[in-house]
Amino acid sequence: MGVEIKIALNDGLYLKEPQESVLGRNIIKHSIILIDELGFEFFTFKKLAQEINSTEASIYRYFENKHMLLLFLVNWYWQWVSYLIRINTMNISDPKEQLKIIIHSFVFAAQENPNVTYVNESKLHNIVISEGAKTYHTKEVDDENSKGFFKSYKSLVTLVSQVILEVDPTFEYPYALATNLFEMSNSHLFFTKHLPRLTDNSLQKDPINEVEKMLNYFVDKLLAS
Amino acid sequence: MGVEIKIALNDGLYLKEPQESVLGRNIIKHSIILIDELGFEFFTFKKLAQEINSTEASIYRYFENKHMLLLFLVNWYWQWVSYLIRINTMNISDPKEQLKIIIHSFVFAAQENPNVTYVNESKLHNIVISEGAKTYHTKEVDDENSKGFFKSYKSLVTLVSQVILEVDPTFEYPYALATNLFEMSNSHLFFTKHLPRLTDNSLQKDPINEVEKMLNYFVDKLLAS
DNA sequence: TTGAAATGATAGTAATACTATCATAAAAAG
DNA sequence: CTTTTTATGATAGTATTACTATCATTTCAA
Repeated sequence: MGVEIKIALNDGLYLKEPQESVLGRNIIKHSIILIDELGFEFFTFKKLAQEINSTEASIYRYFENKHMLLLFLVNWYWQWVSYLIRINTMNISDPKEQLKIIIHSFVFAAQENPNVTYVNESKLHNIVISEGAKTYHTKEVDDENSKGFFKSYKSLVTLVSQVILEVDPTFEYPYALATNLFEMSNSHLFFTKHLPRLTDNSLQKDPINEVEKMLNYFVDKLLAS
Repeated sequence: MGVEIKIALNDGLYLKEPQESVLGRNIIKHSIILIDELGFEFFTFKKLAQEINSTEASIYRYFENKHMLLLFLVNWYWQWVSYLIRINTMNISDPKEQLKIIIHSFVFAAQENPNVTYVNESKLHNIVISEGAKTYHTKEVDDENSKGFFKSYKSLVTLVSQVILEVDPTFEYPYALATNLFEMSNSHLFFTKHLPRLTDNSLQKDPINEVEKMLNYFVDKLLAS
């Protein structure tokens, strides 16, 4: 059961809202599975069509191309993390405590009880970790940014930066730190798996828990209390 | 003039050492210009061949594909930064001062007097910023890592982590911090240009100088002296 | 001056990233 | 309950990409 949450996204991300139809939800569901499995470069609309017994043409009626689909998924993910953070910090007044809960929320986001049947949050998290930066490392970034395609992430960063400032109003780089917490979380989860020499051994055994610990350690040293 | 430096790279990165022939150096030179101009997705061997009045087939004799060429360039870049760091810190004994110089060296790397005629270091830096992570965000990362294709970056991180530990032997995440300094430098140089809401306004006017300041600010708070 | 190595020229193939058209099925409106 | 709209399926076709293969020519070295 669980509360049925509905995530509303910038409508420039799709040609037809995929969350409103069976085929659309199938596209979301199986694109997450396939991108996680094949990686974004080997993922194609043709393979996806085969997987869901549909056709390339039908998928193109929902998304302009696979890049837009990835953007959609990543935006969905950040909106969902924002939602988690909002409900988890709702009744907390101490900003230091809020920041801890924020860190916990996004490091453990994929572990939360999934309440949207067509999204495997854990696989989606893997996609954000491995492919997320590809959404903006393109020549179209400025154009797409002006259309609001990165708003979900920017709003989240703004929210966190405000909490950071509440903890330590003298801290000079609240936005950079907020962004960095997300980036560091994702990149070091990736590194522990694939490039362990870029991170510390202590993270190896239980990466998720240890990354949370590390982020709190950094925050603790960076922010005066 | 300047000292002629020769950067030796893992020979699995290429089919034929491109630094040793006119055509090879042309491939390096113009691939940097073209990738910077078009972005990695729109860059093709065909376009490169046209640019240098050669053929696709000839370029394929040097590099297996454009991914390997990118890996080559990125490795070249990190080796070159390592070289800069080594000569700049050579006569410095105070680790705190060393770390400052390290930060300065890689933030300003592209500004150094270029001494390799076939490499535009400034454009190469842009490529590392915008496309660098694409070298390891692939399904082949584990295989390529086992072949040593990321060694240049890992060695550099190791070197920096050692200086970090000399500054503060109690610091618990020297590798993560070292990696993070590089990642933060590159990502915030990117964000100031394309997604300014992910970083702080203070970085806007003079990004390179301000990023250096920011990294020193972080290091200062993180490491006990 | 002969022979090997590097490069160029050309052609060809399979896969990708689409676009277009028409048929059919399902849903909504009258 | 029929008509019309809308969604999806089926099929075909095109330009580009990412290669591989073959043979000719140039360069350079023994």
